[in-house]
Amino acid sequence: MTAHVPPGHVGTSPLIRKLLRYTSLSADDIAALEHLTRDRIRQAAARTDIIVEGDAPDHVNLFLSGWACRYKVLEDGRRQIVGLLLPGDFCDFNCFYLRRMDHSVGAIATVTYASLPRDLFERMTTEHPAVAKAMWKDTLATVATQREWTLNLGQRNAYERVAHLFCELYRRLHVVGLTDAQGYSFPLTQADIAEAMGISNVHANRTLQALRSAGLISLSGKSLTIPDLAALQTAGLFSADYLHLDE
Amino acid sequence: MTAHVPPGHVGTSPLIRKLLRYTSLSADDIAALEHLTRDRIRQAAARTDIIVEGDAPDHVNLFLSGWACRYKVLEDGRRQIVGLLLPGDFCDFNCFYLRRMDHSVGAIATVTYASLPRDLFERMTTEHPAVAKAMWKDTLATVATQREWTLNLGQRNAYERVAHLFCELYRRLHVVGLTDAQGYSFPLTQADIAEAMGISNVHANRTLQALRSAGLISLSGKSLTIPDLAALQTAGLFSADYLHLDE
DNA sequence: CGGCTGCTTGAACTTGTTCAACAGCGGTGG
DNA sequence: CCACCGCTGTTGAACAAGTTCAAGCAGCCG
Repeated sequence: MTAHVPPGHVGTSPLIRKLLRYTSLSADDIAALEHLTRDRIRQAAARTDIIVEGDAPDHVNLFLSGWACRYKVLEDGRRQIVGLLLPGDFCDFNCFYLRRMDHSVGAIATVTYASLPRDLFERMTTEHPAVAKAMWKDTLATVATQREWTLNLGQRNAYERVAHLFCELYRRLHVVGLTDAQGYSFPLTQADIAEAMGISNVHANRTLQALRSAGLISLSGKSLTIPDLAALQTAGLFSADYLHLDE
Repeated sequence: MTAHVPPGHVGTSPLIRKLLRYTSLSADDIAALEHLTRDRIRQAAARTDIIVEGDAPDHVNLFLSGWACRYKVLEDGRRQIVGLLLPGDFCDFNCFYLRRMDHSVGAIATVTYASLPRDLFERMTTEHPAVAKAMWKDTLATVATQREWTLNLGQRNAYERVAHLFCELYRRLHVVGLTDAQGYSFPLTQADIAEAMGISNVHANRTLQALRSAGLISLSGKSLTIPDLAALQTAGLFSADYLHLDE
């Protein structure tokens, strides 16, 4: 019987930090995860694709640093970013249980990730059921986030949407220790925000200006500052429940 | 060793029909599923809630007949239908692995469903790994559908959105044998369509009129007719890949 | 220095919303 | 049997939100 690491423990990697919010893992589980990922690190340059729709990948990717996005493209070229991948996220089991990717994953900032072959990943999940359970919980939280994005695009206006996005990112980055008191590092361009929020570039620009002049954010260069998170949450009708971070 | 039922087999229940598209199940697996659901059938009247956001349910629900929807509500009352539940769908493991529901589920037409206690469900998944695998695949297909809805709301206009919805429903109903040559039974009101597509009632009405006068659908009473599915798919920029029905 | 990418602005335009009214229909109670 | 009610669908007209087009600016990197 190995000692269990309490949920509050600050793991070495963002992935472990996040999984510990869902289940307590034994030192053995954590060692296995660390060992598994250590030698399989890959890197993707900013603005390059990691997986493309239609691929049938035989690896599962765990994101360690940098930002990436899931996106889908319509035949006529319209693009939608359907989700953002932050350090500690992993490409869900799509790649694994379903045959073909129904969307693409692209790096936004330079990304490092661990790429695990199917068989190793499978062995890990059978040998370390606690890890498997934490990963399934994380997948379910991802579904919940996807539903919230559906709500965001369906009911909130542009101003509320962007405010909501910034709140969500704050919470998700906070879990993996990537926020500071003022805000966080923010590599998205305005065009990225537009594609994620289903609005035009021009309107994204004007929405950001509105948020700035309301004093809710300041965004310059690659750094986002949130002077009053509660106010931003109100503006975005944000409630963190759907992230299931308190399980 | 029990005989395996081939994927083409028409199961007795919509659930089994659908699961057989993901994995072949043994006669034993199917019997277990049927036995498990037989005595735990519940019914919900049209326009009543089955699960409410904030609940911590201790059952997993498998939908057997009728239509239901997942929906979320903003503080100021705006509602968004974030997904539709058809016969053969099941309330994903949200209820199971995550503590609290982050959305509600409501019946649209009268619904019958099997409600399985956690422990029985858990025993089934350990004793019948093929069933568990099929259910996980189905859950992943649900995530993919949720992403497609995000794309739908983010990039398609009202006309394309509604066309896309009708195509998706056709495919999903077809899998469980609930379509005929002309179309399918359609219990949604125009207000439901509006809430699912993120548009106003008035605009939903006008969009339906546009689809009708383009000859793409006829919708009267509770029955939807699609004279030319290919044309509707083109109008909705629909491709069925994301449903993962051919695995 | 030149060229690229990302950000900003104005103005015309399109899509979808809101408000308000009304029609049809089925059910219910007097 | 009729009157009435509530729900669903329909319509017109004013309005708001967001898009498109086009141009220009700032910063960065080779």
